[in-house]
Amino acid sequence: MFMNKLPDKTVERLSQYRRSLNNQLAKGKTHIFSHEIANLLHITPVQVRRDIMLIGYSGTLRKGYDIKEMVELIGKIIDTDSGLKMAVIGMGNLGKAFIHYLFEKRTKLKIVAAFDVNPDKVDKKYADVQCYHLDQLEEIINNEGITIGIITTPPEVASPMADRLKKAGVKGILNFTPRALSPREGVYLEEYDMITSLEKVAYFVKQKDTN
Amino acid sequence: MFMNKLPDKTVERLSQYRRSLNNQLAKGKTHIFSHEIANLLHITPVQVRRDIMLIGYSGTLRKGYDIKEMVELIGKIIDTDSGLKMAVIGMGNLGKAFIHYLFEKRTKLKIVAAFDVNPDKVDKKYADVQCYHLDQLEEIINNEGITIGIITTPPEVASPMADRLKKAGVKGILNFTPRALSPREGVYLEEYDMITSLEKVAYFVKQKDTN
DNA sequence: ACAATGCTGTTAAATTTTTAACAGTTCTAA
DNA sequence: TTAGAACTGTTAAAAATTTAACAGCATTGT
Repeated sequence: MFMNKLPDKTVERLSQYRRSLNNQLAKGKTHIFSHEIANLLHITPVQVRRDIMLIGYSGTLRKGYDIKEMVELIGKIIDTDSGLKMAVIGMGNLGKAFIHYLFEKRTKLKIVAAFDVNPDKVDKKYADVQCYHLDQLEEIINNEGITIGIITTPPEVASPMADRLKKAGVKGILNFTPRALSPREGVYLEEYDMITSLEKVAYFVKQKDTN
Repeated sequence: MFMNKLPDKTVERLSQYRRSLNNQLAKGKTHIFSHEIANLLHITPVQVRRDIMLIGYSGTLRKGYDIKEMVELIGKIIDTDSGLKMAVIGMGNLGKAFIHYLFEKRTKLKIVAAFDVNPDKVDKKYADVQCYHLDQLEEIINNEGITIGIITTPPEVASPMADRLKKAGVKGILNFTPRALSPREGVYLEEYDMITSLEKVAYFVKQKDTN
């Protein structure tokens, strides 16, 4: 793709645009205006138009944007042609939640394996995803060509897991553990901690109270 | 608190600082340098110092920051004195994961109720949190003085839940559903969609490939 | 046919957030 | 007791992101 690097924030929003657009498609809509998209995500129409400009798409004046075309274009930018394979490490509640979340939704980003050490979970299937014993991590990542690892283990083992993932050849890690990982050369690392979101809400709720 | 509004991003980081600092405390450390904190969260030392400045704290030169003092100060800013009560709506995997995540961790932010419609779940306890039938939502929110609602239901019902929460008097909503909610007057709304994080990773992994 | 309307695409301005620069203070060590 | 190193606190500059402003063009209505 000829695309020069998009701003981080735009990339984040593209993913949200697509999901909302798909929802609209499902409702039978074929075209959509920037202000409609904006309402769906509660951001401003300008921001929507600007993002769309940056990815090089154009709407039809007076008709808005062709939803299907736009979804496809976003796909070209966000997905790889071949699709990326992913593995979830740790099949606790969060790991399961994640797998169900994605189930039936994404065509391109595909979870192809889950790992755990609990014998009750190993060899079971969760929403079509096979759970393997952690010992097989390297083997399966190699065989399947998995490039993204999602860590949903207890925090204590997050760091060793990241090491193993890196060694096994993974190129991106998404860490859901509350313990921040140090970045590893050549591996894109994204972290998310639910508590951060929560405390943010709490702060603003408190703020509102005292003002 | 005399505090003027802190930047959004700083508030987010405060919560992360605290968690890391608590980890260090647990290891027996009493003081810490800005660059150490920075390493833990992989951000820059300058940013750490700046945030600390903004909350009006000072470290001792050459010794760094007193971890305990700092944790307490962050608490004063982030927590309310009385503590905030929260409820989780929807006890699927994600709801459960969330409750366990918080279990034993936070003193101030406390989940005091969970809601679901599934009779197998109603009246059970999850990590010390009582699960009620959804019908009792308004009643319990009022009785308990719950001010924050965390939505982990299927996406279709997220919006009606937000309405009910608002009507019941909740002041902040954290939505984990992939369907974005429209903002409601007087209620702080924070959204998080796991897929966004995932697609961001995917994008940058792909990017790295082609460069 | 022509003015008004409604929306897009884009450039420019404003705001927010991050990074840099550096002066100042405590400690160390010759 | 003085030079140097190690950090902090803060102001200033840079970069990233959001918002505003507006020109331009289909479509609608008169």
